[in-house]
Amino acid sequence: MLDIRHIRENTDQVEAALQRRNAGFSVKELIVVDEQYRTVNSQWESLNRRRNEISEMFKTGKVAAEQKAELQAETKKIKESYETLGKEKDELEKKVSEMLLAIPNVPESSVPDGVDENDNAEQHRWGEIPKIADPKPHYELGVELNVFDFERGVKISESRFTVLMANGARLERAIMNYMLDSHAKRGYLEVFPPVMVNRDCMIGTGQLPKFEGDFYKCADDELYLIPTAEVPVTNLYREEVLDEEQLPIMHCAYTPNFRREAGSAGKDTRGYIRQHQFNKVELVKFCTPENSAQEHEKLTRDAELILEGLNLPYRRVLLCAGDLGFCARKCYDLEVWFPSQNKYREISSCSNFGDFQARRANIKYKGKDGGKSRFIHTINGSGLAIGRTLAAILENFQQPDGSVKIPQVLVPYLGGQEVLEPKHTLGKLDARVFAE
RNA sequence: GGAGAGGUGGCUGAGUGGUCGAAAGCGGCUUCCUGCUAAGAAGUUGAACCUGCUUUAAACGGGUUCCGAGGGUUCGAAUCCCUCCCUCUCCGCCA
Repeated sequence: MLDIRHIRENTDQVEAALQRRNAGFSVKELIVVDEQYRTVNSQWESLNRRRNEISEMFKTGKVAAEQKAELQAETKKIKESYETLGKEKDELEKKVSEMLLAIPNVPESSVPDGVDENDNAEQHRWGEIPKIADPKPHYELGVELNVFDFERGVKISESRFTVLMANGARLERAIMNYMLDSHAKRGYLEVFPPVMVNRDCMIGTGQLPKFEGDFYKCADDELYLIPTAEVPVTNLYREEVLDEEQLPIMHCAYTPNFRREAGSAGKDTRGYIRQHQFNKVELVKFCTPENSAQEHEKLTRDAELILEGLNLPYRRVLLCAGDLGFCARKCYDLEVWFPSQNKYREISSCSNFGDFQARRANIKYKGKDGGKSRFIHTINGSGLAIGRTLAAILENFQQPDGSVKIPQVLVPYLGGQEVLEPKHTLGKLDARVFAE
């Protein structure tokens, strides 16, 4: 949420910045409604003032008997217009806040112009693209290697739900633990939040009210399945005033994530790239405005270190204004190499939200040297999407014989197993690996 | 799910119709004293929004709202009434 006062005082500037998103957002109507609201509100307040004056007279007992009836009549009269005005005021106030909640964040000045992902600016590449003759897609490899069972996923749920079998279940868990442990070493405090949250949380981090149909909602309870751990973790501190000494607060969290993927029909229908339920390790930071740019860079770097640890080739892109998410004012995407697609695919999105989420969720901090509390800045990023990491490992480390070499950092998490081989049955493997 | 208790400022907690934006304590801040490492004294200290002054901001002045949320009674509600939400205790159920 943007600051209404800032919009009022810098209307043209905000308007121009929003135009860069190419999504038809405007604050012009908001300015008009806000003006109306303030007019009605001040009228309503002066009626209130008169009413308070009258009851003050009663309080001090300085009211003559005949004046009493007169004053009571006056408040009765005030009451009528008071109620009409009050209603009008409430409606306008509601309208202003609804409009405010529907306006996206303003792109930061370093964000390049552009319409869509084609205009994103590549920042750098890392790693060597493996030379694989006729690379197989992860979903073929994975079925051979007893990693995925797509049919049974659909049977027990519906499309875009996948069962991780044997090797897949263990590899997914190994990746998750590797990520969490790595982040913990860099100072992120692990949390494991609820995956069902109330509506206030969804508004707080900006999913609602704008994107109502994108999320799973429980019919009989006002609860939503989280689309990302960003929601519960950021809302951990909703309606709180933190001390500057505590900052930056850094959390990492594993959660499953649930997305309806409405509107993405036909995209990535095969494989493990786009699921209704997927696992992710998320990084979330809370910091002062002064440090937010720097903390954003550091967080993005922390996500990159996971890819480097796994030896997966990737690139970093800076999203253009048109491709920026609703809440973000600046965002880097990390894209990992997928040999079968011969291109980089998003595996992490690291965003700086400025005070946009903090205003919605009312998260503030008190400065060291006192003074008024200020809105905090929030930053988060995937560190990383686990399923896509697993898919990328299968594809990048596939061997000519159909086996997959496990990245060294994961081997300890797999009880010493170094290769996924099609011929193994898992029962035997487990017995071998864990027999001690 | 059943029964009971309760939701007040950063925290603890008093407050059953006006003297309450709210006692007291803790914490925070300012000053002073002492001087030896931790205490003493005095003062000060809730939030949001609108508005005036000011070049802007801060500070300051004026105003409105806020004692879980919403509604009602009343000239006037933290206080009375209704609805909802949440927390705690006991019982039931249960990984």
